[in-house]
Amino acid sequence: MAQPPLHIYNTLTRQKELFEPVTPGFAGLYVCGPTVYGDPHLGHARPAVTFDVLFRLLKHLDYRVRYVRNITDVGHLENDADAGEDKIAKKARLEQVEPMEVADYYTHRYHEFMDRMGVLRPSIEPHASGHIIEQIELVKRILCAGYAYEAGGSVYFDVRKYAAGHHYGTLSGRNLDDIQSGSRELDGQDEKCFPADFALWKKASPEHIMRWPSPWSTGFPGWHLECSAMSAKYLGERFDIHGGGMDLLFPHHECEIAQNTAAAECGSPDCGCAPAAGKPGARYWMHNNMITINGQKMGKSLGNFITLEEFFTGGSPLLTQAYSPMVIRFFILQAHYRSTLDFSNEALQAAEKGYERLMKAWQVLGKIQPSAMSEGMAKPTEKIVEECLVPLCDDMNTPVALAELFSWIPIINTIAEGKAKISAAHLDRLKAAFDTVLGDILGLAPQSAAGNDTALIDGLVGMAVEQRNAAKAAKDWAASDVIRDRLAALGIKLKDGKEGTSWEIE
RNA sequence: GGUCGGUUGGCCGAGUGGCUAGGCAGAGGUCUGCAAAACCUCGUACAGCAGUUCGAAUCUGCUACCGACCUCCA
Repeated sequence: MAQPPLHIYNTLTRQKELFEPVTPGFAGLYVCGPTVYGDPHLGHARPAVTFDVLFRLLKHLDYRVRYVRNITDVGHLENDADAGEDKIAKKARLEQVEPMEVADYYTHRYHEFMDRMGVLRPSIEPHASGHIIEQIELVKRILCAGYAYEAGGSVYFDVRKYAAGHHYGTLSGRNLDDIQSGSRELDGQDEKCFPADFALWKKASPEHIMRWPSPWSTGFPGWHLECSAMSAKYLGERFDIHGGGMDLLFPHHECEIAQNTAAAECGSPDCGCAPAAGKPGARYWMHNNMITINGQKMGKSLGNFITLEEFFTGGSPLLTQAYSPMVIRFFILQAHYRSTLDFSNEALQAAEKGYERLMKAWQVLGKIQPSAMSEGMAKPTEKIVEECLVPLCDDMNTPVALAELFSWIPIINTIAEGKAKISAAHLDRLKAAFDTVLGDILGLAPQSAAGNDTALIDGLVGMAVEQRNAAKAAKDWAASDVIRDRLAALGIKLKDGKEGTSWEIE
């Protein structure tokens, strides 16, 4: 089957564009990962799930994908002032542990929760602290190209110099005047020539525990530098897609573009680096929107975030119940990634019901037996994958793909009840579509409810059902209802159908 | 203040210049001892005002409200 062409919305051009990779057949994807100084929350889940679907979709479209998602374990400051403390170092100081202990602990936590939500591990997951040499080299090149200056052991990017020949603000749609008028006057910026200049290298203060030697001082790299350095190292100076949250658009991604462009102009034989050919950096920039709570962004700084652990255990005053990891994933996928998604218990509960109905139909589908006689289908199964793939290839419209799958549920259930028939060919296509779209691309899976004691449970419940059927045959409704109620109390729901009684674990 | 985006039925949430999104909740029905599940049917919503058009919720303008970024944030 011919795959529909992939179009994605490019923040750089503010329009949907046909995806054309730098190297045909290959796709390079870089996504800003977490700063590992706190437990992952719902906000972290959105880009992880969004770009996980992109990763899966690209693979389904037969690209060889290299997906790089970094771990920020150094350089991310509390604020832009010189007094700003490194997030990791601060946490380490407060908890009196090694910075690397903090980083490792929260990296593991991040992995644990993302795994549970069906987020595939990226191809490469580089740490900022493991690429200090690359970052120092990048600073050298930017200095060499004349777009940075040293002050007091720190190195700053010269925004005005850069803006004279380039559009600083090309991604965020700003110009230097906007940035200038909006930028705050912060204390301790004496070293900077211009308020909008940003740090490439910071000299470490005596109490700063994370530090590396450099030509300028013993210090640490600026936050924006890591993504430039690591994306270039693993994907090349020119690569396909750069993703991240919308809140990183400015300044983080804008600075990345400036750094890449500036470094590419360094052609001085003195430093030995060759000028880059063509425009550096990502060709397509993709940004997921924020998750909101009561209409406001859910974020660390606002203190209104709910951690994923709280979601999975129900342990938050904002939650009326626990939600399984797959329900969270489904909740995210039910909205388009560029829309804000508003959190509420009502919305989560609706998502949970919908998710369960979809999963149940998927499981029922696996048990359906084909009929020898071929009857006409209410909908053509020949097109089902295409019907899902077309919206997915149109800037990853996951809600429409899900709607398409939902439209098959009544058909599946009708067949399962024996009220309609399906030929082997139709059934195979239907199963394949659910497996491919729902499983492989959207990454949803039934939440394993029962453990390994299914045979035992089957036997016990079967026995109870037999007893109840005997009571029913004797029209002893009181007895039959007692059995049903007792089972219900254990979380086992009985359903009387035409072909006898079936049951399921809630 | 600057830049950008949003306002869709009870809730969440897609989308398009004219043709049913979907989910959840709700109503009626089929089935059933009852119930649940399942299936069938039902809501004609697109902030307000004006304009373009044969026709706009979809395009344009204005107004109102909300939000994001401009400082760390996914």
